[in-house]
Amino acid sequence: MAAALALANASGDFSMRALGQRLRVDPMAIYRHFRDKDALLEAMVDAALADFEAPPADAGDPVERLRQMGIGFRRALMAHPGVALRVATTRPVLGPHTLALTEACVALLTELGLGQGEAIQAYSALVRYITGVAGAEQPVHSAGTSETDWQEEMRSAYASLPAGQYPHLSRMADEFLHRGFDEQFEFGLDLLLDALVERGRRNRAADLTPGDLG
Amino acid sequence: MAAALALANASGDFSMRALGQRLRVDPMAIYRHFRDKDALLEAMVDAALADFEAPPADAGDPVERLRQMGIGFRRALMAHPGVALRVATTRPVLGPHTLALTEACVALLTELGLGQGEAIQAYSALVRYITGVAGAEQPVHSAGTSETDWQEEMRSAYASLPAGQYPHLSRMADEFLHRGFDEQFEFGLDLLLDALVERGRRNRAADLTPGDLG
DNA sequence: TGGCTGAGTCTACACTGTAGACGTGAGTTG
DNA sequence: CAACTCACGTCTACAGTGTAGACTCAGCCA
Repeated sequence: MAAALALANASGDFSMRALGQRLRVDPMAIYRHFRDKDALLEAMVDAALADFEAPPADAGDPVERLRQMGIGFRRALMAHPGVALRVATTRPVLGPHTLALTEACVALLTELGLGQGEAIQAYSALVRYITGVAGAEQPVHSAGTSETDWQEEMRSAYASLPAGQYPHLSRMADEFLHRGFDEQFEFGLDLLLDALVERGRRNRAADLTPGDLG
Repeated sequence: MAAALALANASGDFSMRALGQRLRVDPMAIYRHFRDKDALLEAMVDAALADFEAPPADAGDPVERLRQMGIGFRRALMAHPGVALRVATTRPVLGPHTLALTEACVALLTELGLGQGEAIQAYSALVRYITGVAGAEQPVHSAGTSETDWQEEMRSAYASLPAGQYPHLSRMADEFLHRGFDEQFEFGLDLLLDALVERGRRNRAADLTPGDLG
């Protein structure tokens, strides 16, 4: 069932009637299995996250593994745009796959030297960033426009600004020509990871020299 | 006009018919002034960003000013949930206020020592993070549930997990008790800013000792 | 046999954004 | 003054959404 849902979703937008047609079934039949459309979507999101779930087993340092998880998480979201995203952005999903992924991520963060509280806040920050990025990309993809088309569109939009008024933004146009979504995304992801590594490093240093500071 | 729109929006959800009723006018009349609902929303977002536009004039270091801009941006988005957010998340807004804000932000980032390309990518990362956060908070607020209610709800949800299977997540429950949305948000914002400061610092150091490394 | 249950169906409702035709009053021009 | 223009507002209608409520029908167990 969930498999058919994921398929139905992969192509375009998603409505109960459309799904019903896909399954050769009356739309209302779905309500026997899911209370809401929301409940259905939530189940779909968790199913979508089942795809990678286990990042690289135990090769690579924690930072690299976190990077891979972030990249995989974004990819999973974008593989089912307009479904995964709407839900993942909207509220915490409590399905088994999502929880396992979260647990693994928080564990890696504590490996960096972060405390319980920090690790959880860091996890939240990473998720917010990733969903923010995915939310920005989603309409581009689901509108059918290719990435390069969109880049060109943005380039000309920014290039046509009054250059005197917006000196930086006018030069921004160039950036759209040679930065892809992936590169953009990983730039921000690395920013966050860099800061987390630094914070963990400082925590460890403070632990080794346990002089009270205040 | 835009003022009436912002008012209509501040209370709950937003539809053409509702706005028409608010303005004692036929819904279709609005289409004389705005091509689309999208066009209307875009204008509203830009109007919403007119509120603070100028962060602290020129007091404080660039980092602190960036922090203030980030906080103000989030506040502006959350002041009009479900309108500002949907649009700001969805595509770049090219209204005058938005552009001015972006320009100022990129300028501050170059002050940190970032190059053109870096500053723009950094700006993008900040916006993605902020919209990600706002997107997560919006449904909580617009569902009428208070922040503390939501915290309690999340706390009990995470507390009822099998503790053996998710050791970190079970302890996560406690976090929801004493971390507010604001604190959460600023934690991630500071992460990003820390990393950007560090990157700028390194750039400057490299400029002062211009020995080729590769 | 009779009744219960769980899945699938049908119809209907309230809601959305918006296309297209129509009315209407003020401003400009002959 | 008459006529024309044109922005503004109205009305109706359409295709789409999620979903409540009643109905049908197969299978199972007493």
